[in-house]
Amino acid sequence: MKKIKEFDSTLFQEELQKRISIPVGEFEKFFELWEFKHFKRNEFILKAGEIPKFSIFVLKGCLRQYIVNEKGEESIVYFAEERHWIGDLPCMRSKTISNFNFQAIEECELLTINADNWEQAFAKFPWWTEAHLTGYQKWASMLQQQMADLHTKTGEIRYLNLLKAKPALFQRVPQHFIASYLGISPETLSRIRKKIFNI
Amino acid sequence: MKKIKEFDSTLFQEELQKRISIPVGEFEKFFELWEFKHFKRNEFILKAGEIPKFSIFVLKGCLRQYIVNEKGEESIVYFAEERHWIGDLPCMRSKTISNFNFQAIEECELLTINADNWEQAFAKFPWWTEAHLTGYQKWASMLQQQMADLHTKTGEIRYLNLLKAKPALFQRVPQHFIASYLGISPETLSRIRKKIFNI
DNA sequence: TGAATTTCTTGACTTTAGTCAACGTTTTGT
DNA sequence: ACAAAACGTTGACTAAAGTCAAGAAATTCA
Repeated sequence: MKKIKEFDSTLFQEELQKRISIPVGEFEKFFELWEFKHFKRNEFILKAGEIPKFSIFVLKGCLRQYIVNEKGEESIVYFAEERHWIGDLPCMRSKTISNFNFQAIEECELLTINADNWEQAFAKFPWWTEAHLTGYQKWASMLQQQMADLHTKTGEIRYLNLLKAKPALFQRVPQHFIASYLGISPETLSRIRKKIFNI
Repeated sequence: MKKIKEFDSTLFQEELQKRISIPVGEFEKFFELWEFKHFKRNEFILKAGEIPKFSIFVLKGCLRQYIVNEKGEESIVYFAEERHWIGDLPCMRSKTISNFNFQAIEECELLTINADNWEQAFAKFPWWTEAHLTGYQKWASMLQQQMADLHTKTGEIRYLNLLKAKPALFQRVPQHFIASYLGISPETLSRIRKKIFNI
């Protein structure tokens, strides 16, 4: 993990402006709260059992958030590609141990914000709070929808839906990660693909 | 659905104070943004396909949030008992059609806030925004955990976990609602219970 | 580049859960 | 209080998905 000072902050600013309009001159001050970090493929960014030190915006690369249960089985709950936000805010803010692992699937360039700076951003920039709140509201709704899909749709349907929704993901992450995210075994996903594409 | 003017706002204030401290005198102003509503058993509070007119705090009773898929299958994604918040904020705020149904399982006494008042509360009371944001952050994490449970745990384990986490719920909602919430068929839940309790 | 590692596929079998139908029990509203 | 409706249980069967094991294919990185 190495730090670099110079890089292009346009992507970051653009992504924020998509959600909210930032008063002139405020982005620079806001941006100072963030730190650039670089991770290698397979490197752990945050580990379960530790207090998350920062929260993340993905500039480049792809990472996975997953949980390991008592039996040692992994379950991926989120993929963060470019322009995505990821982290365990409740645990970072309350300084408690997270249950989630965050690992780089590819080489990653990240912007990170630590707990103190997060609280500062929250206190100083109302537009940030607003964007954040709106984002979380939408996300929670999406997660509920996803839960209902797990209840009522077969693995095959969920696979086809994900393929439609995030085709690029399938080009960059191993198939067994997709299986884990869909909540099916790698073998089952292999058979689903055979059934769909072979005949 | 009838309106009543007088009722005890203590429960509401208490629940807020649990999360955040409210500056003296502000609760009353905040409270004016809310409206009391009464619903009968089985009454629909908000329906899928409509724009949600308000968001809810439950004073008394219990309601369910569920989604119906293309095949007409229902899937319950949330139960709101006393002191719980429920609604489809993204759709209410953006005035778009919600996919969720909200129905009273019992006689319900609710506090509701409409879209305009919600935005006002958000603009005028920073403590409200803060409580809200923190609440959503935790909730999203919980939903992710729940998704992982759906991936890796059997129906039986999920049933036992829910029984432990929310024992009171089993005393007030029909068993097939519990099944729907757990993502299993009513028959399967019946068999799980037989297996656990009979032998 | 090529050995080591990881990933994917396939077969055989098991487990878990769903479906359909029938029937008994409980709850509800009038 | 009672008829109607909703709910829960059970059996027999089916479907979906998991597990284990072996081997083929692809990828990685030294």
